[in-house]
Amino acid sequence: MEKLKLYNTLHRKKEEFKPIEPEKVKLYTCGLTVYDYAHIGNLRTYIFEDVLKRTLQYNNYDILHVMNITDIGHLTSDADEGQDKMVLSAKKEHKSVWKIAEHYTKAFEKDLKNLNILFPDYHVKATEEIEAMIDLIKRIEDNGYTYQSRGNVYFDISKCEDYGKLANLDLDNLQAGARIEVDNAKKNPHDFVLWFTKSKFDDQEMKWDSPWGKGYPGWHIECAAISTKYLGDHFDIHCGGIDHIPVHHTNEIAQAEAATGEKWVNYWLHGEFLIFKHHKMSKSRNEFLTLETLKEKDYSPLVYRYFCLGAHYRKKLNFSYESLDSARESLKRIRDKIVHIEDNLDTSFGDAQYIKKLKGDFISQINNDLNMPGALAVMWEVLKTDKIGNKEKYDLLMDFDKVLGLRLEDSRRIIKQKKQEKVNTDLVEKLIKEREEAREKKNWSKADEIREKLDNLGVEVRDGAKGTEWRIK
RNA sequence: GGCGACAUAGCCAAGUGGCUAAGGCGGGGGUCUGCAAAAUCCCUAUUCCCCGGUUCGAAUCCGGGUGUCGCCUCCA
Repeated sequence: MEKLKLYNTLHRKKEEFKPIEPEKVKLYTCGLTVYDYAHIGNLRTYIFEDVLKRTLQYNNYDILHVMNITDIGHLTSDADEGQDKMVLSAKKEHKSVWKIAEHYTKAFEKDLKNLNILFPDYHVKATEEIEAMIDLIKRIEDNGYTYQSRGNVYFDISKCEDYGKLANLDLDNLQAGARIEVDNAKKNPHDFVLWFTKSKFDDQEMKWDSPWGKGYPGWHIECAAISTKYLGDHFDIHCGGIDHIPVHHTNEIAQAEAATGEKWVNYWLHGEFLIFKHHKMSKSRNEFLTLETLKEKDYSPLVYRYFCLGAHYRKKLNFSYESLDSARESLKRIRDKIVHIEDNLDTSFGDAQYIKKLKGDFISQINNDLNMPGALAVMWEVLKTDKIGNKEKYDLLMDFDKVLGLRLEDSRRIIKQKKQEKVNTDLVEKLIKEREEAREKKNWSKADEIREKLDNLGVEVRDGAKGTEWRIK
């Protein structure tokens, strides 16, 4: 069997995956900051991580998966400048920050469910792990990597031997403050805050006691503390969006390795952006689409999932409604074919060699750094081939869907549900019956008239040997 | 200014040194059908942004252009 290879950002190349413990994978994925709805660009990353997790499962690994929820407000910079997104959102909506966090956490979890994303074993709120963060900061402090300045505790990157190794940062030539002013309380512009006691927001609701005074944690400490608490000082895979490489993940590594004195994570995987109108989709750009927006436009979450599977996770993906239409059409055909296969499961033939080849092709695609476009091509070959029977097709497709996560086993139910949502099925059935009667009498003009009527309802009529079937267009 | 990506058909998108450049959508044609739809079959890139180079051989490697994007504030 083709071995699983993953692109490790740490070494900028594909590497064979070898877990720390045999058969077990400890996986950490950065979660969402819950001050607003997740947009479909955010969700692309969670789909990629889900595919990773499913591929690991397909390779027979047991997975321990942890994801955080950033429900603490964070300033837009360590310099205590800019706006706290949580606070801002709370003010805008006239709610407490706690309520804001709760609302958007629920919405996010609903999105994950709709996208058929497997839930993490632990979905951890940052606000419930303050103690773990304080403990980690203490360890970092004990090892001499911190200093205090103007009330805040800073991480001193000059104490790190290899700060920036993940991102290949060239600190001498990085223009810190190219876009914002540098916090002059810092010794080095790239130092970052571990614990704040000062905030320009007097009404900051979220504050906790700490050895350094009442305040709140810096952003990067959260993931480092939560991941090491649940997965240990050394674990297998850490994922996130590509934007996290230079700052967030770089700082997480600095903190964790300063605390433990040993190598932290073996494999770093990063998902590329979703591009919308020539730019990455972003909240600040103020034109972002949510899963709900897509649903309103009649694109189901699984259509979006299929759309994302159409591109490799390390490549930018251009979003357009034209492409989404294409994904919707493809998924509709897949489901129709599966229903057809289910209805004719009695055919069973095909040589074992060919079946083995199909399965082998699929594995070599997913195990080649999660090449999902390639995996989909194999799925289409199964759907279309006449070299194997329906029984064999069905088994292969359901097996592949463990990784694809398109809920193919539910095809029939999804089609039925769509019918019930869109039209009055009793009325449609009645019209279909009338039309069949008209057709028997060869009253074509009446039959066509009814077909026209159904067409206007959004119903597509299919006359076949076994009678007339119908689908929502 | 520094760093990092990317450029493959009408659209989306695999492939990264060697059989006919995957697959999906769209389009064209045939079969089927009362006519349609669906299904099915066939066709739809002599060529991979441009110019050089390496090589028996390059979309794939190297150099130089051009263009687009991302990061260096928070961000998936």
